[in-house]
Amino acid sequence: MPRPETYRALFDPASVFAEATIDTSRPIAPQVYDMLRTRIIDNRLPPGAVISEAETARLCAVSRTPVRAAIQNLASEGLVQVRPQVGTVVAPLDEARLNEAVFVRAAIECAVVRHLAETGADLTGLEPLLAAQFRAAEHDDYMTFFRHDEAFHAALAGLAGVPNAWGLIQSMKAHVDRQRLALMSSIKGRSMAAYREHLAVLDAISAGEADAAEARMRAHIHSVLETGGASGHDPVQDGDRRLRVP
Amino acid sequence: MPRPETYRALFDPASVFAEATIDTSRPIAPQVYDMLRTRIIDNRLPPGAVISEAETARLCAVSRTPVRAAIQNLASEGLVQVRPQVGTVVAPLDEARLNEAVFVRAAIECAVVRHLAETGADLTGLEPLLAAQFRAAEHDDYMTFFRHDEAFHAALAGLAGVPNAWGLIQSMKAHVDRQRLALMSSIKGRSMAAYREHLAVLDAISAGEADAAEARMRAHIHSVLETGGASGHDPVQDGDRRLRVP
DNA sequence: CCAAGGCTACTGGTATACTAGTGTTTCCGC
DNA sequence: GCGGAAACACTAGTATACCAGTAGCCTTGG
Repeated sequence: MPRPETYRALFDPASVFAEATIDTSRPIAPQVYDMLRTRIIDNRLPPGAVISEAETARLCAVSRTPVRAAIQNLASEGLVQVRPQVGTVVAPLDEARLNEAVFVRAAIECAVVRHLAETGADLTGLEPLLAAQFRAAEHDDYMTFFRHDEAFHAALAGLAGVPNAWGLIQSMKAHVDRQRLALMSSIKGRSMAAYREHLAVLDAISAGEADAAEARMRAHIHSVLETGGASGHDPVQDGDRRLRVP
Repeated sequence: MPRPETYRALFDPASVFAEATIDTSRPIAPQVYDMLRTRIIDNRLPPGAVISEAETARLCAVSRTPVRAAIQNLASEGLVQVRPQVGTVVAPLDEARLNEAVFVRAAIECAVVRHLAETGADLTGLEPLLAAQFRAAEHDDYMTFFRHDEAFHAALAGLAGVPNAWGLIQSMKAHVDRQRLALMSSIKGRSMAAYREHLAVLDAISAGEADAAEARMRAHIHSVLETGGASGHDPVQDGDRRLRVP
Protein backbone atom coordinates (compact mmCIF):
# COMPACT_ATOMS: atom_id res chain seq x y z
CA MET A 1 0.00 0.00 0.00
CA PRO A 2 1.43 3.35 -0.95
CA ARG A 3 2.02 5.94 1.68
CA PRO A 4 -1.06 8.11 2.20
CA GLU A 5 -1.05 11.78 1.36
CA THR A 6 0.91 13.54 4.07
CA TYR A 7 -1.88 15.96 4.89
CA ARG A 8 -4.33 13.11 5.29
CA ALA A 9 -2.30 12.00 8.28
CA LEU A 10 -4.35 14.44 10.32
CA PHE A 11 -7.07 15.95 8.16
CA ASP A 12 -8.58 16.28 4.75
CA PRO A 13 -6.54 18.67 2.63
CA ALA A 14 -9.44 19.18 0.26
CA SER A 15 -11.39 20.91 3.01
CA VAL A 16 -8.48 22.70 4.62
CA PHE A 17 -7.44 24.25 1.34
CA ALA A 18 -10.94 24.52 -0.06
CA GLU A 19 -11.05 28.29 -0.39
CA ALA A 20 -7.31 28.58 -0.79
CA THR A 21 -7.36 30.43 -4.06
CA ILE A 22 -4.13 32.15 -4.99
CA ASP A 23 -4.16 35.27 -7.13
CA THR A 24 -1.19 34.72 -9.42
CA SER A 25 -1.25 38.33 -10.56
CA ARG A 26 -0.10 39.41 -7.10
CA PRO A 27 2.98 38.26 -5.19
CA ILE A 28 2.34 34.65 -4.33
CA ALA A 29 4.62 34.04 -1.37
CA PRO A 30 2.79 36.41 1.04
CA GLN A 31 -0.53 34.88 0.09
CA VAL A 32 0.71 31.39 0.85
CA TYR A 33 2.18 32.66 4.10
CA ASP A 34 -1.09 34.25 5.20
CA MET A 35 -3.04 31.17 4.22
CA LEU A 36 -0.84 28.77 6.15
CA ARG A 37 -0.52 31.07 9.15
CA THR A 38 -4.28 31.53 9.40
CA ARG A 39 -4.84 27.80 9.22
CA ILE A 40 -2.24 27.13 11.88
CA ILE A 41 -3.66 29.69 14.27
CA ASP A 42 -7.26 28.55 13.87
CA ASN A 43 -6.14 24.93 14.25
CA ARG A 44 -7.29 23.77 10.84
CA LEU A 45 -3.62 22.80 10.64
CA PRO A 46 -3.26 21.32 14.13
CA PRO A 47 0.02 20.88 16.00
CA GLY A 48 1.95 18.00 14.51
CA ALA A 49 0.42 18.30 11.05
CA VAL A 50 2.91 17.54 8.32
CA ILE A 51 3.32 20.32 5.77
CA SER A 52 4.93 19.17 2.56
CA GLU A 53 6.33 21.89 0.35
CA ALA A 54 5.58 19.93 -2.79
CA GLU A 55 2.04 19.04 -1.81
CA THR A 56 1.21 22.56 -0.67
CA ALA A 57 2.53 23.87 -3.95
CA ARG A 58 0.40 21.40 -5.84
CA LEU A 59 -2.75 22.21 -3.85
CA CYS A 60 -2.22 25.93 -4.37
CA ALA A 61 -1.29 25.41 -8.02
CA VAL A 62 1.98 27.29 -7.64
CA SER A 63 5.61 26.27 -7.62
CA ARG A 64 7.62 25.29 -4.60
CA THR A 65 9.59 28.53 -4.56
CA PRO A 66 6.96 30.85 -3.00
CA VAL A 67 5.80 28.02 -0.74
CA ARG A 68 9.33 27.68 0.57
CA ALA A 69 9.53 31.40 1.25
CA ALA A 70 6.27 31.24 3.18
CA ILE A 71 7.38 28.27 5.24
CA GLN A 72 10.69 29.93 6.04
CA ASN A 73 8.83 32.89 7.49
CA LEU A 74 6.63 30.58 9.54
CA ALA A 75 9.73 28.80 10.79
CA SER A 76 11.33 32.06 11.90
CA GLU A 77 8.20 32.72 13.96
CA GLY A 78 8.43 29.27 15.45
CA LEU A 79 5.04 28.24 14.11
CA VAL A 80 6.51 25.36 12.13
CA GLN A 81 9.60 23.24 12.57
CA VAL A 82 11.67 22.52 9.49
CA ARG A 83 13.88 19.46 9.62
CA PRO A 84 16.11 19.27 6.57
CA GLN A 85 15.65 16.21 4.41
CA VAL A 86 12.92 15.01 6.76
CA GLY A 87 9.92 17.29 6.70
CA THR A 88 8.10 20.29 8.10
CA VAL A 89 5.54 20.00 10.86
CA VAL A 90 3.31 22.47 12.65
CA ALA A 91 4.97 23.23 15.98
CA PRO A 92 3.43 21.49 18.98
CA LEU A 93 1.62 23.51 21.61
CA ASP A 94 4.21 24.47 24.17
CA GLU A 95 3.10 25.75 27.54
CA ALA A 96 6.50 27.28 28.21
CA ARG A 97 6.26 29.23 24.98
CA LEU A 98 2.73 30.28 25.88
CA ASN A 99 3.87 31.67 29.22
CA GLU A 100 6.80 33.33 27.53
CA ALA A 101 4.55 35.01 25.00
CA VAL A 102 2.32 36.34 27.77
CA PHE A 103 5.35 37.54 29.70
CA VAL A 104 6.82 39.40 26.75
CA ARG A 105 3.51 40.83 25.69
CA ALA A 106 2.73 42.02 29.17
CA ALA A 107 6.16 43.61 29.50
CA ILE A 108 5.81 45.57 26.27
CA GLU A 109 2.19 46.53 26.50
CA CYS A 110 2.44 47.55 30.15
CA ALA A 111 5.32 49.82 29.21
CA VAL A 112 3.21 51.19 26.38
CA VAL A 113 0.23 52.12 28.50
CA ARG A 114 2.50 53.50 31.21
CA HIS A 115 4.15 55.70 28.62
CA LEU A 116 0.78 56.80 27.28
CA ALA A 117 -0.45 57.63 30.76
CA GLU A 118 2.67 59.58 31.66
CA THR A 119 2.70 61.57 28.45
CA GLY A 120 -1.03 62.23 28.44
CA ALA A 121 -1.69 60.78 25.01
CA ASP A 122 -4.79 61.66 23.02
CA LEU A 123 -7.01 58.59 22.94
CA THR A 124 -9.89 59.96 20.87
CA GLY A 125 -8.65 58.08 17.80
CA LEU A 126 -9.48 54.81 19.54
CA GLU A 127 -13.21 55.53 19.82
CA PRO A 128 -14.26 53.81 16.57
CA LEU A 129 -12.25 50.74 17.48
CA LEU A 130 -13.95 50.54 20.86
CA ALA A 131 -17.36 50.96 19.28
CA ALA A 132 -16.64 48.12 16.88
CA GLN A 133 -15.52 45.97 19.78
CA PHE A 134 -18.73 46.67 21.66
CA ARG A 135 -20.88 45.70 18.69
CA ALA A 136 -19.00 42.44 18.27
CA ALA A 137 -19.11 41.75 21.99
CA GLU A 138 -22.87 42.38 22.09
CA HIS A 139 -23.37 39.52 19.66
CA ASP A 140 -20.67 37.50 21.40
CA ASP A 141 -18.99 37.27 17.99
CA TYR A 142 -15.52 36.43 19.13
CA MET A 143 -13.93 36.10 15.71
CA THR A 144 -14.95 39.65 14.81
CA PHE A 145 -13.99 40.88 18.26
CA PHE A 146 -10.62 39.21 17.79
CA ARG A 147 -9.85 41.33 14.74
CA HIS A 148 -10.85 44.58 16.44
CA ASP A 149 -8.91 43.55 19.52
CA GLU A 150 -5.78 43.19 17.42
CA ALA A 151 -6.34 46.60 15.87
CA PHE A 152 -6.86 48.12 19.31
CA HIS A 153 -3.61 46.87 20.74
CA ALA A 154 -1.77 47.77 17.54
CA ALA A 155 -3.20 51.29 17.77
CA LEU A 156 -1.97 51.63 21.35
CA ALA A 157 1.54 50.70 20.22
CA GLY A 158 1.28 53.17 17.38
CA LEU A 159 0.20 55.95 19.72
CA ALA A 160 3.20 55.25 21.92
CA GLY A 161 5.49 55.56 18.92
CA VAL A 162 6.50 51.91 18.79
CA PRO A 163 4.53 50.51 15.84
CA ASN A 164 7.04 47.76 15.13
CA ALA A 165 6.68 46.46 18.67
CA TRP A 166 3.23 45.21 17.74
CA GLY A 167 4.79 43.18 14.94
CA LEU A 168 7.06 41.55 17.48
CA ILE A 169 4.16 40.84 19.78
CA GLN A 170 2.15 39.33 16.97
CA SER A 171 4.87 36.83 16.20
CA MET A 172 4.73 35.65 19.81
CA LYS A 173 0.99 36.06 20.10
CA ALA A 174 0.38 33.59 17.31
CA HIS A 175 1.39 30.86 19.73
CA VAL A 176 -1.17 32.12 22.23
CA ASP A 177 -3.94 32.58 19.70
CA ARG A 178 -3.70 28.96 18.64
CA GLN A 179 -5.01 28.11 22.08
CA ARG A 180 -7.07 31.21 22.69
CA LEU A 181 -9.22 30.86 19.60
CA ALA A 182 -10.09 27.33 20.57
CA LEU A 183 -10.86 28.30 24.15
CA MET A 184 -12.45 31.72 24.00
CA SER A 185 -14.79 31.19 21.11
CA SER A 186 -16.80 28.89 23.31
CA ILE A 187 -16.81 31.05 26.39
CA LYS A 188 -19.93 33.13 26.48
CA GLY A 189 -19.33 36.74 27.35
CA ARG A 190 -15.55 36.70 27.17
CA SER A 191 -15.63 39.33 24.42
CA MET A 192 -17.65 41.72 26.54
CA ALA A 193 -15.33 41.15 29.47
CA ALA A 194 -12.33 41.95 27.30
CA TYR A 195 -14.09 45.06 26.05
CA ARG A 196 -14.64 46.26 29.61
CA GLU A 197 -10.99 45.61 30.40
CA HIS A 198 -10.01 47.77 27.46
CA LEU A 199 -12.19 50.57 28.79
CA ALA A 200 -10.65 50.27 32.22
CA VAL A 201 -7.15 50.55 30.79
CA LEU A 202 -8.06 53.63 28.78
CA ASP A 203 -9.70 55.26 31.80
CA ALA A 204 -6.51 54.86 33.75
CA ILE A 205 -4.46 56.31 30.90
CA SER A 206 -6.77 59.27 30.57
CA ALA A 207 -6.53 59.91 34.28
CA GLY A 208 -2.77 59.80 34.03
CA GLU A 209 -2.64 56.90 36.49
CA ALA A 210 0.32 55.01 35.06
CA ASP A 211 0.45 52.39 37.78
CA ALA A 212 -3.21 51.56 37.43
CA ALA A 213 -3.01 51.46 33.63
CA GLU A 214 -0.10 49.08 33.79
CA ALA A 215 -1.75 46.85 36.36
CA ARG A 216 -4.99 46.65 34.41
CA MET A 217 -3.18 45.90 31.15
CA ARG A 218 -1.20 43.18 32.87
CA ALA A 219 -4.35 41.62 34.23
CA HIS A 220 -5.98 41.86 30.82
CA ILE A 221 -3.11 40.09 29.09
CA HIS A 222 -2.77 37.46 31.78
CA SER A 223 -6.47 36.64 31.58
CA VAL A 224 -5.72 34.32 28.67
CA LEU A 225 -3.87 32.05 31.08
CA GLU A 226 -6.75 31.78 33.49
CA THR A 227 -8.83 29.50 31.33
CA GLY A 228 -6.56 26.68 32.25
CA GLY A 229 -3.53 25.21 30.59
CA ALA A 230 -3.31 23.29 27.37
CA SER A 231 -6.90 22.18 27.17
CA GLY A 232 -6.91 23.10 23.52
CA HIS A 233 -4.80 20.04 22.99
CA ASP A 234 -5.86 17.95 20.05
CA PRO A 235 -6.36 14.31 21.02
CA VAL A 236 -5.83 13.26 17.41
CA GLN A 237 -2.21 14.27 17.81
CA ASP A 238 -1.48 11.53 20.27
CA GLY A 239 -3.49 8.91 18.51
CA ASP A 240 -1.60 9.02 15.25
CA ARG A 241 1.87 7.61 15.58
CA ARG A 242 2.64 8.43 11.98
CA LEU A 243 3.40 11.93 13.14
CA ARG A 244 7.08 12.54 13.43
CA VAL A 245 6.96 15.10 16.17
CA PRO A 246 9.77 14.58 18.69
CA MET B 1 30.52 53.00 -20.34
CA PRO B 2 28.92 50.07 -18.57
CA ARG B 3 27.22 50.57 -15.28
CA PRO B 4 29.61 50.06 -12.39
CA GLU B 5 29.28 47.08 -10.09
CA THR B 6 26.41 47.82 -7.74
CA TYR B 7 28.44 47.22 -4.63
CA ARG B 8 31.09 49.64 -5.83
CA ALA B 9 28.51 52.37 -5.51
CA LEU B 10 29.50 52.60 -1.87
CA PHE B 11 32.48 50.38 -1.25
CA ASP B 12 34.85 47.81 -2.58
CA PRO B 13 33.17 44.41 -2.62
CA ALA B 14 36.52 42.68 -2.83
CA SER B 15 37.35 43.88 0.65
CA VAL B 16 33.87 43.58 2.13
CA PHE B 17 33.58 39.98 1.05
CA ALA B 18 37.26 39.20 1.39
CA GLU B 19 36.96 36.53 4.07
CA ALA B 20 33.47 35.57 2.98
CA THR B 21 34.18 31.92 2.44
CA ILE B 22 31.14 29.70 2.28
CA ASP B 23 31.37 26.09 3.36
CA THR B 24 29.28 24.32 0.76
CA SER B 25 29.19 21.16 2.82
CA ARG B 26 26.98 22.91 5.37
CA PRO B 27 23.64 24.69 4.77
CA ILE B 28 24.49 27.75 2.72
CA ALA B 29 21.56 30.06 3.38
CA PRO B 30 22.31 30.59 7.11
CA GLN B 31 25.94 31.29 6.33
CA VAL B 32 25.01 33.96 3.80
CA TYR B 33 22.53 35.39 6.29
CA ASP B 34 25.11 35.61 9.04
CA MET B 35 27.66 37.13 6.70
CA LEU B 36 25.34 39.84 5.42
CA ARG B 37 23.91 40.56 8.87
CA THR B 38 27.35 40.93 10.40
CA ARG B 39 28.43 43.29 7.65
CA ILE B 40 25.30 45.39 7.99
CA ILE B 41 25.65 45.71 11.75
CA ASP B 42 29.35 46.60 11.66
CA ASN B 43 28.67 49.08 8.86
CA ARG B 44 30.85 47.42 6.28
CA LEU B 45 27.55 47.44 4.41
CA PRO B 46 26.42 50.97 5.27
CA PRO B 47 22.85 52.24 5.15
CA GLY B 48 21.80 52.71 1.56
CA ALA B 49 24.19 50.14 0.14
CA VAL B 50 22.69 48.23 -2.75
CA ILE B 51 22.62 44.47 -2.30
CA SER B 52 22.17 42.57 -5.53
CA GLU B 53 21.08 38.97 -5.21
CA ALA B 54 22.92 37.98 -8.35
CA GLU B 55 26.15 39.73 -7.44
CA THR B 56 26.12 38.44 -3.87
CA ALA B 57 25.60 34.94 -5.20
CA ARG B 58 28.51 35.40 -7.60
CA LEU B 59 30.83 36.78 -4.92
CA CYS B 60 29.98 33.92 -2.58
CA ALA B 61 30.18 31.39 -5.41
CA VAL B 62 26.71 30.04 -4.69
CA SER B 63 23.39 30.23 -6.46
CA ARG B 64 20.77 32.91 -5.96
CA THR B 65 18.45 30.59 -4.04
CA PRO B 66 20.19 30.61 -0.64
CA VAL B 67 21.05 34.28 -1.10
CA ARG B 68 17.38 35.02 -1.56
CA ALA B 69 16.49 33.12 1.59
CA ALA B 70 19.09 35.10 3.53
CA ILE B 71 17.85 38.43 2.21
CA GLN B 72 14.26 37.52 3.02
CA ASN B 73 15.23 36.96 6.63
CA LEU B 74 17.05 40.27 6.72
CA ALA B 75 14.01 41.96 5.25
CA SER B 76 11.74 40.49 7.92
CA GLU B 77 14.05 42.00 10.53
CA GLY B 78 13.88 45.33 8.77
CA LEU B 79 17.61 45.41 8.13
CA VAL B 80 17.13 45.61 4.36
CA GLN B 81 14.36 46.93 2.19
CA VAL B 82 13.36 44.80 -0.79
CA ARG B 83 11.60 46.57 -3.61
CA PRO B 84 10.44 44.13 -6.25
CA GLN B 85 11.90 44.64 -9.70
CA VAL B 86 13.95 47.53 -8.36
CA GLY B 87 16.51 46.38 -5.87
CA THR B 88 17.43 45.65 -2.29
CA VAL B 89 19.15 48.25 -0.14
CA VAL B 90 20.43 48.28 3.41
CA ALA B 91 17.83 50.07 5.52
CA PRO B 92 18.70 53.65 6.44
CA LEU B 93 19.41 54.55 10.03
CA ASP B 94 16.13 55.52 11.60
CA GLU B 95 16.14 57.36 14.88
CA ALA B 96 12.51 56.47 15.56
CA ARG B 97 13.37 52.81 15.14
CA LEU B 98 16.37 53.27 17.42
CA ASN B 99 14.21 54.71 20.17
CA GLU B 100 11.66 51.99 19.62
CA ALA B 101 14.27 49.30 19.95
CA VAL B 102 15.51 50.79 23.21
CA PHE B 103 11.94 51.08 24.48
CA VAL B 104 11.10 47.47 23.70
CA ARG B 105 14.36 46.16 25.00
CA ALA B 106 14.03 48.10 28.21
CA ALA B 107 10.47 46.87 28.69
CA ILE B 108 11.41 43.22 28.29
CA GLU B 109 14.72 43.22 30.13
CA CYS B 110 13.39 45.25 33.03
CA ALA B 111 10.60 42.73 33.39
CA VAL B 112 13.21 39.96 33.23
CA VAL B 113 15.38 41.32 36.02
CA ARG B 114 12.31 42.16 38.10
CA HIS B 115 11.15 38.60 37.75
CA LEU B 116 14.59 37.29 38.64
CA ALA B 117 14.75 39.51 41.70
CA GLU B 118 11.28 38.53 42.87
CA THR B 119 11.86 34.81 42.42
CA GLY B 120 15.34 34.82 43.88
CA ALA B 121 17.08 33.29 40.91
CA ASP B 122 20.46 31.63 41.16
CA LEU B 123 22.98 33.83 39.37
CA THR B 124 26.11 31.76 39.91
CA GLY B 125 25.97 30.53 36.32
CA LEU B 126 26.71 34.05 35.14
CA GLU B 127 30.13 34.25 36.83
CA PRO B 128 32.18 33.06 33.86
CA LEU B 129 30.39 35.50 31.58
CA LEU B 130 31.16 38.37 33.93
CA ALA B 131 34.78 37.32 34.18
CA ALA B 132 35.07 37.30 30.42
CA GLN B 133 33.50 40.73 30.27
CA PHE B 134 35.99 42.05 32.77
CA ARG B 135 38.93 40.73 30.82
CA ALA B 136 37.66 42.33 27.60
CA ALA B 137 36.86 45.59 29.39
CA GLU B 138 40.36 45.69 30.92
CA HIS B 139 41.83 45.80 27.44
CA ASP B 140 39.02 48.07 26.27
CA ASP B 141 38.35 45.48 23.57
CA TYR B 142 34.84 46.46 22.73
CA MET B 143 34.26 43.89 19.98
CA THR B 144 35.04 41.06 22.36
CA PHE B 145 33.06 42.72 25.13
CA PHE B 146 30.15 43.04 22.72
CA ARG B 147 29.98 39.27 22.24
CA HIS B 148 30.08 38.54 25.96
CA ASP B 149 27.53 41.28 26.57
CA GLU B 150 25.14 39.56 24.18
CA ALA B 151 25.68 36.25 25.95
CA PHE B 152 25.09 37.91 29.32
CA HIS B 153 21.74 39.39 28.40
CA ALA B 154 20.72 36.18 26.64
CA ALA B 155 21.59 34.25 29.79
CA LEU B 156 19.42 36.54 31.90
CA ALA B 157 16.48 35.89 29.58
CA GLY B 158 17.20 32.19 29.78
CA LEU B 159 17.24 32.25 33.58
CA ALA B 160 13.88 33.99 33.58
CA GLY B 161 12.45 31.24 31.39
CA VAL B 162 11.98 33.40 28.32
CA PRO B 163 14.81 32.35 26.01
CA ASN B 164 12.94 33.30 22.86
CA ALA B 165 12.51 36.84 24.12
CA TRP B 166 16.20 37.36 23.53
CA GLY B 167 15.72 36.43 19.90
CA LEU B 168 13.06 39.10 19.62
CA ILE B 169 15.31 41.64 21.26
CA GLN B 170 18.16 40.76 18.95
CA SER B 171 16.08 41.49 15.90
CA MET B 172 15.38 44.96 17.25
CA LYS B 173 18.83 45.38 18.73
CA ALA B 174 20.47 44.97 15.35
CA HIS B 175 19.21 48.43 14.48
CA VAL B 176 20.81 49.82 17.61
CA ASP B 177 24.07 47.98 17.21
CA ARG B 178 24.60 49.49 13.79
CA GLN B 179 25.05 52.77 15.59
CA ARG B 180 26.43 51.47 18.83
CA LEU B 181 29.36 49.66 17.28
CA ALA B 182 30.39 52.79 15.43
CA LEU B 183 30.07 54.92 18.55
CA MET B 184 31.23 52.75 21.40
CA SER B 185 34.31 51.29 19.81
CA SER B 186 35.87 54.73 19.97
CA ILE B 187 34.80 55.58 23.48
CA LYS B 188 37.53 54.65 25.92
CA GLY B 189 36.28 52.90 28.97
CA ARG B 190 32.73 52.29 27.84
CA SER B 191 33.20 48.55 28.15
CA MET B 192 34.28 48.83 31.77
CA ALA B 193 31.35 51.09 32.52
CA ALA B 194 28.95 48.58 31.01
CA TYR B 195 30.58 45.84 33.03
CA ARG B 196 30.02 47.79 36.23
CA GLU B 197 26.40 48.36 35.26
CA HIS B 198 25.98 44.63 34.84
CA LEU B 199 27.37 44.07 38.31
CA ALA B 200 25.01 46.64 39.78
CA VAL B 201 22.03 44.95 38.19
CA LEU B 202 23.06 41.55 39.51
CA ASP B 203 23.63 42.95 42.99
CA ALA B 204 20.09 44.27 43.06
CA ILE B 205 18.72 40.96 41.84
CA SER B 206 20.66 39.06 44.48
CA ALA B 207 19.37 41.40 47.16
CA GLY B 208 15.85 40.83 45.90
CA GLU B 209 15.41 44.52 45.20
CA ALA B 210 13.19 44.33 42.16
CA ASP B 211 12.68 48.07 41.80
CA ALA B 212 16.38 48.79 41.95
CA ALA B 213 17.19 45.98 39.50
CA GLU B 214 14.65 47.29 37.05
CA ALA B 215 15.84 50.88 37.37
CA ARG B 216 19.47 49.93 36.89
CA MET B 217 18.71 47.78 33.89
CA ARG B 218 16.68 50.59 32.37
CA ALA B 219 19.53 53.01 32.84
CA HIS B 220 21.95 50.49 31.38
CA ILE B 221 19.90 50.01 28.26
CA HIS B 222 19.16 53.69 27.83
CA SER B 223 22.85 54.52 28.07
CA VAL B 224 23.20 53.78 24.39
CA LEU B 225 21.06 56.83 23.67
CA GLU B 226 23.18 59.17 25.73
CA THR B 227 26.03 59.31 23.24
CA GLY B 228 23.95 61.55 21.10
CA GLY B 229 21.68 60.88 18.17
CA ALA B 230 22.63 59.72 14.72
CA SER B 231 26.24 60.75 14.82
CA GLY B 232 27.15 57.40 13.35
CA HIS B 233 25.70 58.68 10.12
CA ASP B 234 27.83 57.93 7.10
CA PRO B 235 28.49 61.03 5.02
CA VAL B 236 29.10 58.88 1.95
CA GLN B 237 25.41 58.09 1.98
CA ASP B 238 24.42 61.62 1.13
CA GLY B 239 27.20 62.21 -1.34
CA ASP B 240 26.31 59.43 -3.72
CA ARG B 241 23.11 60.11 -5.60
CA ARG B 242 23.23 56.77 -7.33
CA LEU B 243 21.70 55.31 -4.20
CA ARG B 244 18.03 54.69 -4.63
CA VAL B 245 17.02 55.13 -1.04
CA PRO B 246 13.70 56.97 -0.78
C1' DC C 1 19.42 73.09 -26.95
C1' DC C 2 15.75 70.61 -24.76
C1' DA C 3 12.21 67.48 -23.91
C1' DA C 4 9.91 63.24 -24.73
C1' DG C 5 9.77 58.50 -25.61
C1' DG C 6 11.70 54.14 -26.72
C1' DC C 7 15.66 51.03 -25.59
C1' DT C 8 18.44 48.38 -22.77
C1' DA C 9 20.28 46.42 -18.85
C1' DC C 10 19.21 45.25 -14.58
C1' DT C 11 16.08 43.94 -10.70
C1' DG C 12 13.52 40.50 -7.80
C1' DG C 13 9.68 36.77 -8.41
C1' DT C 14 8.58 32.38 -10.10
C1' DA C 15 9.00 27.80 -12.22
C1' DT C 16 11.61 23.73 -12.91
C1' DA C 17 15.42 20.28 -12.47
C1' DC C 18 18.61 18.02 -9.77
C1' DT C 19 21.06 16.58 -5.42
C1' DA C 20 22.10 14.77 -0.88
C1' DG C 21 20.12 12.95 2.91
C1' DT C 22 16.53 10.42 5.78
C1' DG C 23 12.98 7.20 7.22
C1' DT C 24 10.23 3.40 5.89
C1' DT C 25 9.29 -0.67 3.80
C1' DT C 26 10.22 -4.81 1.87
C1' DC C 27 12.60 -8.77 0.87
C1' DC C 28 16.11 -12.08 1.65
C1' DG C 29 18.81 -15.05 4.66
C1' DC C 30 18.57 -17.51 8.72
C1' DG D 1 8.74 -16.47 12.09
C1' DC D 2 12.25 -13.17 12.71
C1' DG D 3 16.16 -9.98 12.16
C1' DG D 4 18.81 -7.18 9.28
C1' DA D 5 20.24 -5.01 5.20
C1' DA D 6 19.33 -2.91 0.96
C1' DA D 7 16.26 -0.61 -2.09
C1' DC D 8 12.78 2.76 -2.35
C1' DA D 9 10.05 6.92 -1.78
C1' DC D 10 9.99 11.22 -0.08
C1' DT D 11 12.06 15.26 2.07
C1' DA D 12 14.16 19.99 1.99
C1' DG D 13 18.34 22.37 -0.08
C1' DT D 14 20.39 24.06 -4.06
C1' DA D 15 21.18 25.31 -8.94
C1' DT D 16 19.48 27.07 -13.15
C1' DA D 17 16.30 29.25 -16.49
C1' DC D 18 12.78 32.31 -17.55
C1' DC D 19 9.62 36.18 -16.68
C1' DA D 20 7.52 40.77 -15.85
C1' DG D 21 8.53 45.12 -14.24
C1' DT D 22 11.48 49.17 -13.32
C1' DA D 23 14.68 52.98 -14.15
C1' DG D 24 18.27 55.24 -16.24
C1' DC D 25 20.31 56.22 -20.73
C1' DC D 26 20.21 57.55 -25.34
C1' DT D 27 18.29 58.68 -29.42
C1' DT D 28 15.16 61.50 -31.90
C1' DG D 29 12.00 65.03 -33.02
C1' DG D 30 10.87 69.58 -32.00
